[in-house]
Amino acid sequence: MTVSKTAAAPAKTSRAETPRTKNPRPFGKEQTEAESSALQMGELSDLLGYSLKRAQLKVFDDFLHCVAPLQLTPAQFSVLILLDRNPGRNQTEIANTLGILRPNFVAMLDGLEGRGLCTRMRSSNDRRSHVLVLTDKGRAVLARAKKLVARHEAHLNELIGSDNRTALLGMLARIASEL
Amino acid sequence: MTVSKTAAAPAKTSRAETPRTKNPRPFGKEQTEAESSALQMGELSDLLGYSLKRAQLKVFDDFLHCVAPLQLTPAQFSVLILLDRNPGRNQTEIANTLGILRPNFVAMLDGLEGRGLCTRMRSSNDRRSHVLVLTDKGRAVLARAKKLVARHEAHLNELIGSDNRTALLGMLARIASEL
DNA sequence: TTGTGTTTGGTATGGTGGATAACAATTATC
DNA sequence: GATAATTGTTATCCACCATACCAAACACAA
Repeated sequence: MTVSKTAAAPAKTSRAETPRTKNPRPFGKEQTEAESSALQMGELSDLLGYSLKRAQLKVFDDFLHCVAPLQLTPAQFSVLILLDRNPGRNQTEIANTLGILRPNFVAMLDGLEGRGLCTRMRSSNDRRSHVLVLTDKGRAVLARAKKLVARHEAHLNELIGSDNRTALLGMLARIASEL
Repeated sequence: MTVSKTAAAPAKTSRAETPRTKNPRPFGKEQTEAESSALQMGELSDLLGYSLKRAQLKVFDDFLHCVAPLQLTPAQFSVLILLDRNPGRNQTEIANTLGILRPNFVAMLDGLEGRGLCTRMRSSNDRRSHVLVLTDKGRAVLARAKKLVARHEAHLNELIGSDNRTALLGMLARIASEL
């Protein structure tokens, strides 16, 4: 839906009210210096996908900032959480529940394992699969990350309120699972 | 936050209840055939960014399907809407309000212009800038797209309800603008 | 006027995420 | 034991995002 991380509106000075007519600037030259004046979003304001993406980018951005000292992306954080809560699982299982394709999960694990946060162990049952295990360092990093993420979520709480946040989560979960 | 378009849970058969203990499968070999059994999401269920992204992907996916006959992506649709509501604007203005970086907007416009949906016209005031104009075909496609998108939004309405949808939009807009 | 700085559209390029095909090793199935 | 399926992996390809840079056109001050 468009919407990149770099927003930045024109926002120069603008001199008059935003025109309400269908054609804001129909004729030749009438703006001499300060152009812009904020565009009409039209039915974009009612497009759920649009707002959804803009909000998601903002939230991810805040997440990145909050957890920056640990150098963890949202994706990496979600992997650590799953490894912690589901020990003994293999790559396919972890990747699947996160919606990551197995081929793309390889490089990601390489990164985490390279930083000593988790380990691939050949399974004794099935010598094809790798049992994924959080290292002590991985658990420590995850613990610190959780605290930083808690502050990140606190930002949202104080922005929309705890009750609203719960309702929001519910609706999003519903959309994600039932659409 | 991970979460790609391809979800696909393991979802084989699974035989028992999901373990509630901290370590679901602590010992050696006890699963002989149907592995999996749905992993624990842990604090991921409460992570707003995670639900946000999953929902956003689903919504975009539904959008793509609904508007497939017109071959329009959400981003392209948003551009057409802005061109329609803001005639006489140049590339920088359109790109900025959509959060698209000017370099990346060039190829996008090439696509739309190549399909005859809009036109770049050199401005008479400022011969650097291109005034973007919807063609008749562009307006026609946009009109048809709006109908398809309306059905897409209807899906969401019947899923979470009209009132909830309004509340959802409000919260998302707030997050997008005030976080 | 000239000179300096800025803006606009554009190119080139690199990075990241997502998606598919194919493969060797291993396991399952019959 | 032969065939099929699964697991991790590599190699690609594509879409999207971001930065640096450039020429043309403009703004403005001296």
